[in-house]
Amino acid sequence: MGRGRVQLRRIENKIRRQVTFSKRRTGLVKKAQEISVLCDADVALIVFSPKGKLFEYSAGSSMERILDRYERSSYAGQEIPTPNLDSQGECSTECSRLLRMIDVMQRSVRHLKGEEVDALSIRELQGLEMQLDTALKKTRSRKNQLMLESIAQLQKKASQRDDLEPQNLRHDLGAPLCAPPRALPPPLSPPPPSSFGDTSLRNGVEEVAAGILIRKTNTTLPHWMPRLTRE
Amino acid sequence: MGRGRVQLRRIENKIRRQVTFSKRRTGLVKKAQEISVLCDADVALIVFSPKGKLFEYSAGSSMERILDRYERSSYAGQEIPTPNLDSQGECSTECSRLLRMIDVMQRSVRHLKGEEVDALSIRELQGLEMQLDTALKKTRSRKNQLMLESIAQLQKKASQRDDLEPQNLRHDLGAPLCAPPRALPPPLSPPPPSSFGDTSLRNGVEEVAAGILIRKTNTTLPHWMPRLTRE
DNA sequence: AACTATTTATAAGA
DNA sequence: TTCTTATAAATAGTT
Repeated sequence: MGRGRVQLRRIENKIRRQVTFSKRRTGLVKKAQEISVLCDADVALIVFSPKGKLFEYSAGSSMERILDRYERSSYAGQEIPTPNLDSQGECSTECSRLLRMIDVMQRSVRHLKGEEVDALSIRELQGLEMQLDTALKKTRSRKNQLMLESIAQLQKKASQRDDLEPQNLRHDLGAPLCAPPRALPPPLSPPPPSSFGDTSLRNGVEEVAAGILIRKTNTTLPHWMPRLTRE
Repeated sequence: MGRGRVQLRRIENKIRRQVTFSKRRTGLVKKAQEISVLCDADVALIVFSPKGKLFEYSAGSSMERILDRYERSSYAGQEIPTPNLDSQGECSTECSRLLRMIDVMQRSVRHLKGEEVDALSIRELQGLEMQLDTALKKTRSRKNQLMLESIAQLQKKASQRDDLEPQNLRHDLGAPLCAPPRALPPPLSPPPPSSFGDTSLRNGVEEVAAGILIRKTNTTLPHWMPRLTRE
C-alpha cells in the first residue's frame, strides 16, 4: 500500500526504516484493537524496535492476564512449581517468574499511586477508588491516633515544665499556643496541605509538637521500584 | 477494506464473527511479520479467540525470548540489569535479590492499601496520606471523565435509537439510558474478559448505564501476591 | 506531520 | 473453507 510495491526485506536506509517502523507499528496496533473489538478476542502485542525500545499493546484483557493465560496454555498442564532455588536449571525459570511477579506488583503500585489510570476501565477505577479510600481512612485514623498520643505526651511534659519554669515556653513561642493543643491548630500555621475529607486534627500537630513535619518521605515507595517508561 | 464500512464494535453474528476473526488474524500475522522483516524488529503476538483458542506468532526471535525480554524490560524501564542466569551461584543470588525486592514491594503495597499502618511513624503516615490523597483524586478524576464520556456516548446512541424506534427500548430496559441494546452483553453470556490495557471505553460503559458498577476487581492486587512466604 | 497515488486488506457473496 | 471482487484502509514516497 503505497507508491511502490513492498519488497519484503530489511529496509537498509536507517531513516526510512525508522519511519516505516513507526507507521506500521501504529497500523499493527490498530489492527490488533480492531480484531479484539470486532471478534471479542484477547490480543497481546509486544514489539521491540531494532534499537531495543519496547512497545506493547494489549486489548481485551491486560497484558499480564494474557501472558499469564498464554503461559498456562502453552506450558499446558504443569502449574508453576514453587521456587526451587537450589536446582540450577529451574533457577533461571524461577528468576523469570519472579521478574514477572515484580512487573505485576509494579503495576499495582503505580495504580495505587494514581499513575497510569488512563489504562484502567471504569470498573477497575471504581475498585481502585474504593481501595484507596479505605487506605486513606485507615492511614488518617492511625495518624490521628499517633498525634493524639503525641499531644498528650507533650502536654504532660509541658505542664511539668510549666510547674518548674512557667514563663519559658511562652517566651520562645510568643503565644499561648500550647494552651489547648488538642483543640485547634494555630490560626496562622501554614496552610494545611490540601487534605481532604479529613475531619480530624490533621497536621499541624507535629508542627506544634516537634516542628518537623511536612516533608515527603519515601516510606512507601522504594527508589528502585518505579521509573517505568512505557507507552 | 471490503464492501462496507467497518463498524468498530463487536460483530454479533457468530458466523460472521468467526470468519472475520480468521481473516483478520491472518492479516495481523502478516503485518507482524512484515514489520519484523522490514524494520528488523522483534514481534510477539498472542491472540485468544473468543472461544479461548490460542494463536501465537513471533518473529525476529522466539516467543520465549521475546517474552523474557519483555518481562525484564518492563521491570526496569531500561534493559535489564541482567542477572547472570547462566551461572548457578549467581543465579540463586539473583533470585534472592528478587525475593528481597518482592518483599519490599509487598510492604509498599500493603501500606498503600492501608494495611500495617501501625508500623509507620507519624511522618511516614503523613507522606502516605498525601500520596493516597493524590492517587484518589487522580483516580476519581479519571473515573469521572470516563463516566461522562460514556454517558455522552450512550445518550447519543439513545437519541439515535429513539429516532428510529422510540418505543422499543424503554420497554426492554425501563430506562432511556440503556437504549442501545447491542451495547449490553446479554445477561447470560459468559462474562467478557474485563478490559485493561485497552484504552477504549469498552466495558464499563454499559455498566454505568445499567447501574451495576461497584464490583471488586482484582486490578491492583494480583491473586498470587499474598502467598509469598519467606524466611 | 500532511498529503496522495497506490497497494493491500478484507466484507460480502458464491 | 477457499475464491472472487468491489471497496475500504494502510501506507511509501513525497512535501
